[in-house]
Amino acid sequence: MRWSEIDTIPCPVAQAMSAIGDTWSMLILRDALRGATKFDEFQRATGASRAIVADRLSHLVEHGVFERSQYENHPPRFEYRLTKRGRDLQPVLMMLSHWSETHLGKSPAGKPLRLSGRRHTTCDHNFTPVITCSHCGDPATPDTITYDVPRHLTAKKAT
Amino acid sequence: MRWSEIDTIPCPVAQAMSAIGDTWSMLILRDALRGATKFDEFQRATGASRAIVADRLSHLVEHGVFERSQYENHPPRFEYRLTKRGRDLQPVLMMLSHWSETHLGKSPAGKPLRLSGRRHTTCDHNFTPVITCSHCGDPATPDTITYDVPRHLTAKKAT
DNA sequence: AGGGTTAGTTCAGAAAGCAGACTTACACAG
DNA sequence: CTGTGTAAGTCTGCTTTCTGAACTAACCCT
Repeated sequence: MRWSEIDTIPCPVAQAMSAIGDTWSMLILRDALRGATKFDEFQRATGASRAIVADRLSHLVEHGVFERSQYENHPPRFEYRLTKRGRDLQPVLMMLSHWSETHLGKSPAGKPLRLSGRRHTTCDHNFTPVITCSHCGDPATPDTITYDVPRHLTAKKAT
Repeated sequence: MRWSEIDTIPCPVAQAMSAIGDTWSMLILRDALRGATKFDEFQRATGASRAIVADRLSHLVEHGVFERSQYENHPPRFEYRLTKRGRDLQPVLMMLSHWSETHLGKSPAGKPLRLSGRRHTTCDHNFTPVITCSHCGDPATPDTITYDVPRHLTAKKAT
C-alpha cells in the first residue's frame, strides 16, 4: 500500500493521518496553533525545506485545515489561517505534547525539554489535561472505555 | 533540516513526532491498541510493506513504546507488546480519532466512516471525550489555556 | 515430501525528500 | 537609479526512502 492510498482505509485514524499525518504537518500545525500564519514563519519554525512547506500547506488547505487568503495585492502575499477544523486539532496536539512531556521529557539523552507550563485561566492553576466522559464527567481511561470495533476487523479474529 | 534530525528540536511535539510521528507508526499503534502483537498482524492491518513494518517496529521498540519478547524458542518468534509509554498513547489516538470522526467523517467524498461507538463502562453511556483541567475539573478549551511559550520562539517576534 | 506459518532480509526500480539557487514584485537606502 | 531586503513560492539535481516481490529459516501438520 502506498501512502497516497491510505485515505481509502475506512478508519478514522487512517483518514486523519491522510489529512494531517505526513511527516511535517504536525509541526506546521503546532506553529499555526502558536500563531504562525505566513509561509516563511512556517519554514523557519519547522526547519523543513521550502518545497516541503509549500506542499504541506497546500495539502492542509485542500483538507480544510487551513484557509489561504491574500492579505496584500501588489506583490501578492498570502497567509494561512486555521479553520475551525484546524483549531479543533489543538486537543490532539495538547495530548501529544502531554504524552511527550510525561514520557520523553526526562530522557537520559540529556535534553531536558522545556515544559510549556500549561495554565487553566478559569481556575488560574497549572494543570495536566484529563480526558473525561461527556456524559457523566468522570475520567475516561482506556480500561473504562469499550469500542464497537468495525466488523471487518473482528470477523477474522476476535481477540 | 532532515526528518532524521527533528529529535534535536527542543520541543515536546517535535520529540513526539521523532518517536512516533513517521507515516506508518500511528497505524501500527492503532492496531496495537486494538490488540495486535505479531509482525504479520501489523503488516496485514496496516498494509505497509514488510520492510517498513520491521523498521518501524524496531524504531518504536528503541523509543520504549513497544517491548519485543520471544514467545517461542525453536523457530524464534516474537511479539510486540505496548509498554506503559505505549499504552499512554491511547488518549492521543482517541482524540485524533474523535477529531477525524467529527470533521472528516461526513466528508462529501461519500465515504462514511464507521464511527466506533465509544462507550464509558463507568456510566454505561456512549460519549465523546472532553479534556478537563486536572486542578478544577472544568473543561480545558483552547481559549481557557495559556502557555509559557519557550523564549526562543517569542524573542524575535511577540505576536 | 509438500505446503503452511512466522518473522524477517534483500534487491532493484520508483517515489519522495533535500538544500539551495532562482523568480517576481514591491519598499526603502543612498 | 542601483542595490539590498522581504515574501511566497518554484525549479533543479542529488540523495534518501519506499515498494513489491522473492528469498531464508525453522518448525508444524498432512
